[in-house]
Amino acid sequence: MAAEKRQLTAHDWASAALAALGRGGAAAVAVEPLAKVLGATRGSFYWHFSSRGDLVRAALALWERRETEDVIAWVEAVEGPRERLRTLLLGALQKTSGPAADVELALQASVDDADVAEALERVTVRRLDYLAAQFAALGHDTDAARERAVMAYSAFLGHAQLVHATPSLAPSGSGLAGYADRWIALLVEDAPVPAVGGAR
Amino acid sequence: MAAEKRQLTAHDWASAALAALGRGGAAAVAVEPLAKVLGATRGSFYWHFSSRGDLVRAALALWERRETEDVIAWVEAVEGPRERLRTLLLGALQKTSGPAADVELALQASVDDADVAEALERVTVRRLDYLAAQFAALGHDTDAARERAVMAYSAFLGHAQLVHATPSLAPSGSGLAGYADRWIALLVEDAPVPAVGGAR
DNA sequence: ATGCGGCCGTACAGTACTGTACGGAGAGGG
DNA sequence: CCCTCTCCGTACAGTACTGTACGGCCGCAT
Repeated sequence: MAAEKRQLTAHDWASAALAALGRGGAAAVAVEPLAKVLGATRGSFYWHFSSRGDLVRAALALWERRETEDVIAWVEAVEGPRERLRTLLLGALQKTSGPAADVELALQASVDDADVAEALERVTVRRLDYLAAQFAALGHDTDAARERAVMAYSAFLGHAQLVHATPSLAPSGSGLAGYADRWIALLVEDAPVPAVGGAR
Repeated sequence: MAAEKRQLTAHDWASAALAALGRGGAAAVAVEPLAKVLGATRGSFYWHFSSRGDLVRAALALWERRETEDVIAWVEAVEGPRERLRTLLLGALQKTSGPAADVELALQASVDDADVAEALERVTVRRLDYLAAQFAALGHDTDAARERAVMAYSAFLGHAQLVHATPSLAPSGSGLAGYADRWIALLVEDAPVPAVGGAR
């Protein structure tokens, strides 16, 4: 990671900003520390960007792009809605330790920033839509499928929080696969109560 | 909210700090802005506390105390594990809009602070233990009960996140009660024969 | 009343940032 | 060979904090 004496591009700054975001949250996306990391000074930064806000937006765009690409590449390979859900949830739960989850949680925590809120909403909508489509393919009607999607996504978010904030209390390691399987079983099995909008 | 010309106590500062924490996260717990809110100067603050860290610890202690008192008062009134779980989850989901949830999420986001991490872990342990006891009373064995507890708590955390970060995508309003009921149904489903004598 | 101690305001130093102005190196074209 | 345009370092100003030093007010006990 030795900083080359090479010239820096806007992408270099944005990438470093995203990494910093994962490490220390949105507040850590500060120009001066990043300059130190990159072996440069703020003089370089203010050439490529007009302000700190610009950098944050660039990092966000980078994340959003990377995020969608990864998920597409991820799920494309799996067939059948149930297997897709299993792969998705297991993968998501496993990734709750990695740097991707750090960024994810940092963004959740920085949602008071308008740019972060927008990016987060776009991504969340896409994810929920995709999840809902899988549940619909399993035979749930539209409302029920959407509800299951929200439940599954809440489970993911909550698990990520738990792993991050109180890791000693969260399932991990070898038990994770079984844990994910039982989540899927809960969410896919038909509930004993009428679905949303059903007869009361 | 007009600041009285009255003298300030350490509790006044801690309380204001907790409120600020809910509004703007841990970074917002800053002495100078709080002094402005309280109609005083930092001279007062540094009489009652030795540093900003002291203030954070005091606010944390206040939260932890308030949190446990509230939950106890809350659940004491309900009988039967299934009804307790229902009350707990429904109440928790409903409170995800209020100021209590803001503090909760702010703490989750500030877990890199050692003091926050400790307080959060203590509270989470207590909550999970209590939840697990309810599931055990429904007939699950110890491991299964603990797993269900973690699942329920993840659902709560995830829902809180969703409501806070992307409120337009989270269940709310009149549909919430049914949503909570279906969560309970999912989590309690396939419970073994209910135990009669309560959990060991 | 007087003096003492709890409480607070003011003033100063120090830190960590964001922006801006400007100057200078260095590669590539004329 | 020199000139220009890109890229970056340096230096300065401004902001928002945390701590510290100290002086003064005000009520209460003597």
